[in-house]
Amino acid sequence: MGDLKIFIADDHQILIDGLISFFNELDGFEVIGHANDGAFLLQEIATNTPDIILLDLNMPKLDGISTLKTLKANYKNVKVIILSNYHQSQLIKETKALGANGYVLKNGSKSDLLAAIETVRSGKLFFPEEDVKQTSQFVFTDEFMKKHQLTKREVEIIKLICEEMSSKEIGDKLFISEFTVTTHRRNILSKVDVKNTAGLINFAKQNGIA
Amino acid sequence: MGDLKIFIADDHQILIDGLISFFNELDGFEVIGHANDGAFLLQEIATNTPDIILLDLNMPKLDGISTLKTLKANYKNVKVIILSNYHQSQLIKETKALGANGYVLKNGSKSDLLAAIETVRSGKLFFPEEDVKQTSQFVFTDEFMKKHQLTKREVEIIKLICEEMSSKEIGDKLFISEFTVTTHRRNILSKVDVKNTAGLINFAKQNGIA
DNA sequence: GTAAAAATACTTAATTATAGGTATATACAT
DNA sequence: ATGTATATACCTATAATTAAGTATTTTTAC
Repeated sequence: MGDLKIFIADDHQILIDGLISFFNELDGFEVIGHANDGAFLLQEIATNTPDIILLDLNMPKLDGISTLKTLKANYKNVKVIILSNYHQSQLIKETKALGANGYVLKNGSKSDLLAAIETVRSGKLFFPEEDVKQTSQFVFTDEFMKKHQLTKREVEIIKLICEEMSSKEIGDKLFISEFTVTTHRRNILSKVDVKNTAGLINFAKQNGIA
Repeated sequence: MGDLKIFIADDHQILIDGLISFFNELDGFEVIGHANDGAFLLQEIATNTPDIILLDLNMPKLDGISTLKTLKANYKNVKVIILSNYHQSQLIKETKALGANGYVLKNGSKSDLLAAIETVRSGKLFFPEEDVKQTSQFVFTDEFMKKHQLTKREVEIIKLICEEMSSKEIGDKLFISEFTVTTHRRNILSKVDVKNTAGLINFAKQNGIA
């Protein structure tokens, strides 16, 4: 039984080169090719089919999603692991629905990547948890609230701000005065130490609130 | 004479791991550390100073530009090579003006990177030619811009909004009137179909603009 | 039961963002 | 060269956010 044949598609050549070096250090893997866009990927694997494709979502010419569709339509036995920049539940759902076998964050570690490859090779799926639901979400929010001194109400309001709601709309939804919401917003900006709504949303995204 | 000491700062851990593997294959290089954000980078090199820093521009907490300023203010002998996603003449000019020693594209090859390192090590500067064609400037956003009908200027302004800047601040930075920025914002909200800044930032995050 | 924390609500004022209209110069492409 | 897209810039208004101060009620914790 030969090495596991890997194909890498990413628009960053340096990342590709790095991954090739990385796999060269290991036994059992062979990088049989690479591409900087989806179109070239499809062209290349027509003559030499890999076992696993590491597929970036942001590529020129033919983006990752479109490429994934074509791959899954024409290559039933090829496993595809998405290489993504973001932990975006919508993207995770979408790629999973389209038949991707795994989803790895670029800001994860190489051991994450290897874990994903081993999991996928064995026929299972490797995806990040979608929501980190109920209990664990609360635990997480709990620690994070302590760290930033935020209250439950404040976190609740942050979430609604992230949903494009104005202070008035939030007040209506929570059955409180818009003035109260304004007060909360002021306290939130101060605690989180950002200048405006834009900064607040960045903060929320970074901390997985929204 | 020992190995050339390299420090890598990039928010994509997988890219870092790849580069480490890459340098391990070669003689004469030692990766003495790495960081996923500018703040951690500064903290790390305080005790163990590298010869060359490979610095990504898109990092959380402390972005590349800010980090570069601090580096050049406090570490006169450390060479800095920018790792950038884009061949953007404005960024090239800006980083050069701030004292960066080199500028390498992530979608370049590893030989580009090595050439940059050798050039910079010898005390010279390594920057791409400035006369970039407009077409290749925003490779990654190309598809996406078409999809959402956004112009280059609009994408630029979206990024700055994501950095907590007000219309007035953006105008000052881009040397245009704040009224012009306001006009762009209006067109952006309309094209992207969101109600306010919060929605815009969600959109930007989803599409990897910021 | 009491003290502390959180949530509530209002005021005044200043700043910023959004909505809509309009107009001109420049760059781009056929 | 000529139309189209883009970037520029201003106006009037309204809506929303932010800043700062204050005060009451409710909840929580000890």
